[in-house]
Formats: sequence, C-alpha cells, structure tokens
Amino acid sequence: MTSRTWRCIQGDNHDKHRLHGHAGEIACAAIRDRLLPGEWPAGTRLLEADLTAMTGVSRTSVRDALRRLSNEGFLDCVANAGCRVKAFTARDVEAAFDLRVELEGYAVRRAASRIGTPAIAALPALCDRMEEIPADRVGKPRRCDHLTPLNHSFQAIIVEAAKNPRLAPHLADVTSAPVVLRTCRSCTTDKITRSMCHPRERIQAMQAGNDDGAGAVMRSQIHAGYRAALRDAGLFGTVAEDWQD
Amino acid sequence: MTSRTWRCIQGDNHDKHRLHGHAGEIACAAIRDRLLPGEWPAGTRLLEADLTAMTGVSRTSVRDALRRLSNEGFLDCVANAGCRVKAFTARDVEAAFDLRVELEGYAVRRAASRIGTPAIAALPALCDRMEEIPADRVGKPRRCDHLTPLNHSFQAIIVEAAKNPRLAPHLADVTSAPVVLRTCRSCTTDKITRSMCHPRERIQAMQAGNDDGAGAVMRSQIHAGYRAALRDAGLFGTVAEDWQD
DNA sequence: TCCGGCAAAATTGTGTACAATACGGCCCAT
DNA sequence: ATGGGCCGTATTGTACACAATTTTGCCGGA
Repeated sequence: MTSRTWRCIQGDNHDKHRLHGHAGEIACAAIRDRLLPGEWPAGTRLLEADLTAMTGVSRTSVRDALRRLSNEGFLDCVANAGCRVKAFTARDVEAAFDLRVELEGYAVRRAASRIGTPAIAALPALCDRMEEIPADRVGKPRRCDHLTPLNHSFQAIIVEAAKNPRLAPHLADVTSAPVVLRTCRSCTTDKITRSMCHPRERIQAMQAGNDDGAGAVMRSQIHAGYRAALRDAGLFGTVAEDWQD
Repeated sequence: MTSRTWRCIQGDNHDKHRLHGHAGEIACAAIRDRLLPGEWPAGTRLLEADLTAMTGVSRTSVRDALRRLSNEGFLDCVANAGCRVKAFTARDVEAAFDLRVELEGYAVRRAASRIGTPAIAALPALCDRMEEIPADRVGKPRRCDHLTPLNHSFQAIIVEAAKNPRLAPHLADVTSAPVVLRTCRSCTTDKITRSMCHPRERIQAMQAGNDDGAGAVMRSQIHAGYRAALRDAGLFGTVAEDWQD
C-alpha cells in the first residue's frame, strides 16, 4: 500500500490546506505507509526517536506527523505517554458502517432533489467506464485500482450535489482507511468497492426525483456492501443486523 | 466567555487524551477565549509571534495550539501562509444544523431500543432539575449556565445509549462552538438550549420503544430549535425549510 | 517473598536558533 | 506610466538542545 493509493482512496489531497509544510508531510506519509499494511500491531507504541531515525526528518516534524495521524484516526495519543497504534474493534467498524449508512443515505436523499442536469448527465458515463473494466482475473489489485477512483468520482458527484458543505468531512471520517482498510486488509478494497457500486439504481432513483426512494436504495446498497465486506473479511459468522444490541 | 464555560459546552474535557502537555493547552485555551467572543473578526490572520507574546508560551506551543484550534474548526490554516479566523457563512451553520438533525435523530432512534433501565430512569430527574431552574430574569447568563450542563447530560445519556462509539465525535463537530456560538453570539446559547430541550417528549417516545417515533420527535424538536435559533440570531427573514435548494 | 521508595534511563514537552519561504516595496527598462 | 524582476523584511518551517515527566530497575526493609 503506497501513499499514492492512500490518496486515491482518501480522496483529493488537501495537503496544502494544512499547517506545516514539507517535512511533516513526508514523515506523515512514511508512517502512514507502514500503518496501513499493518506492519505495527494495534497497541504498538511509536517512539518519536525511532520515527525520526526512520523518516530522516527531525523530531519536531515527526511530532507534527503524529498529531495528524492521530487526527486521521490512526493513533491514540496521550500526553507524556506517547502514541500507540489504534486498536479497532469489530464494534468500531460496525459503528462506522452504520453511520455511513445514515450519512450516505442523507447525501443521496438531498442530492436527488438538488442535482443539476450536467451532474446527473455525468453519472451514466461513469457507470459505463466502471462496467468496461474487465472481470475478475488473477491480478486482482489492478481491478481495484481502476474501479476505486471511478466509484470515488461517483460518490463525489453525489456529495457535491447534496449541497451540504459539512457533509464531506464526516463521510471521509466514516469511510476512512483506519476503519475500512485495516480491517479488510486481506481482501483489499476490491470487494467492498464492487459491492458498494450498483450505480445505475442510484441514478434511476435520483432521476425519479423521489427523495425517500433514492435514500432507500442507497441504504440497502450500503447495507449489502457492509455485509459482504464483513463476510469477505471473515470477521463475523453473522452479519449486520446482529450487532444492533 | 471563559475557558470553563467552553468546556462545559463542549463536554467533558479530554485534555489528557491528546498529544502535548501543559503549555499547548494554555495557549489553546487563551486563544480560544478570544476566538469565542469574536474579538478577532473572521478572516483575521493570527501571527504566531503575536500569540507568543500574548500567551507567554513559546512559539512551538503556540503552533501546537493553532493546529488544535484548526482541528476544532476555529481556524483556516495553509502551509507557509499562517492561520486565519474561519469565516462561517449562513450556509455552513445551516448545513451543520441539518446534519445535526440526521445524527441526533439517528441517536434517539437507536437509543430507543437499546437504552437500559437505569439510564432511562435518570432522565426524568434531569427534567425535574431543568424545570426547577427559575424563569427568565435580568441576569440571563445564569440561566444558561445552569441549563446547559443539564441538557448536555441529557444528550450524553442518549448518545451513550445509542451504543455507537463513533457517534459522539460527529455530534460534537456539528454542535461545536465555532458553528453555534459564533453565529448566535448575541443571543447566548440560552435560547438555543431552551428550544432544544423539551426532554419529556423524548423520554416518552423512547419508553414507547418505537424507533421511528422517537426519531421523529427528535427531528421535529431539533428543527424547531434550529428555526428558533436562527430567528433569534436575526440571521434570516425566513427559516429552515427555505435553504433546501 | 513482597512492597515501597529511590535513582537512573528513557521518553516526551518546551524553548530557541536558524533556514526556507512568502510578501511588499523599489528600481529599472520599455 | 506600467510591468517585470530584484532585494529586504516579515513570517512560517525545521532542527536541535534542554527541561520535565514517566518508566524501569534496583535496593533495602518488613
């Protein structure tokens, strides 16, 4: 998992919109690239000195990076006690998916009555390109690499159409790599992405202009994708509905 | 607006669960105490040197504080260009309220079928204490000071009962001071809090055990509170429903 | 053996000096 | 007069040294 891939999944990089410059970014990316594939088990304490040696930048920048990664949800940091790799329980992942259902449902519901003609026209083209991607083959990662950005564009159009400027950060948090990737490491994001797709139905629901209908479609899709992802990851014998208590 | 008040609104302080120690906190609190009452107009650039002089701590800690305040939503920071006081548009506030409706509705809906007997027993007591608070008087802030923590406890019980560990941060973001306080500065939080309250109905809805019912009650309450808050703040001639396009 | 305190080591927090970058004014050429 | 490039200043970014804190290991006494 490279830094490039991360940015592809996480969305457009707003690198320049954050405090601090180059070195902090480098350290951040370097540490993240080790975090994502799970090179450090959950709970591992990260020493600033080690990270300094590893990244080559000064401890100041390393600390900067640690704080960012903490905000991104990768780390648990406590004052005077350093940072540890965050441990995600099955419950955390489920909670994130559950919130995602709410937020994406909300997004589609709002988008359905607000999306403009040019935006809705762009969606079928994206579907075409998604469906053009060849079926399963031995080199699986290639398919994920192709599908993910398209699906991301699809999502971005819907979120944009929802016309709620605060929505995107919340969605990013709940679809973030710490939750999704670290849990489903083995299965890559391929299956999740694929099962989340089914974009034609969403378009139809939005074109119908029925808010609740569009939301319902989205909800059922996300739930289905959620169940598939958990099943593929081998996390649970049973699935989504069973965690409700 | 003191730092104490902020913490009371923002919830229990998780000071110790963040990176860095004392000085950063001091600077953070000092700057926040000037941000909240609006001493710096939106768009004002904050020079690290000035803040160092103001707070008495070193620039390192000031930078630490700036990053936190940026994460809390008070500032817009760009690399090599410093931090500016974030400007909130009416649309931002509306968007936050709209998301809040979703999230609190979700919270109550989930809490309705999961809340335990001890938790639900604590709610009427909180209502009693809220209603015991004397009616309007000249010293308005006193009433707000008394009501806010109670209402916060009420909310906390519901969020806790929702049993979604990722919910709280999202709610905190969307009810955060930058959005709510800075906009409704003149009216204090009193009116918002009061109009958000009506806790008895929520309890009844939850006791009935009907998920959708409880959610509906919450939604209508929040919408009512939203409209009242905007009206009181004098932000709009018209209200909530009108921003839907 | 076990517990508490003490001291040394390891680690994080803070302050300061220096480097890199961005901003603004000035001069000069056209 | 105006536009572009240059240089000085202001401001942020980085590194490092020192201080404070926590952790660890040890020792002595009960």
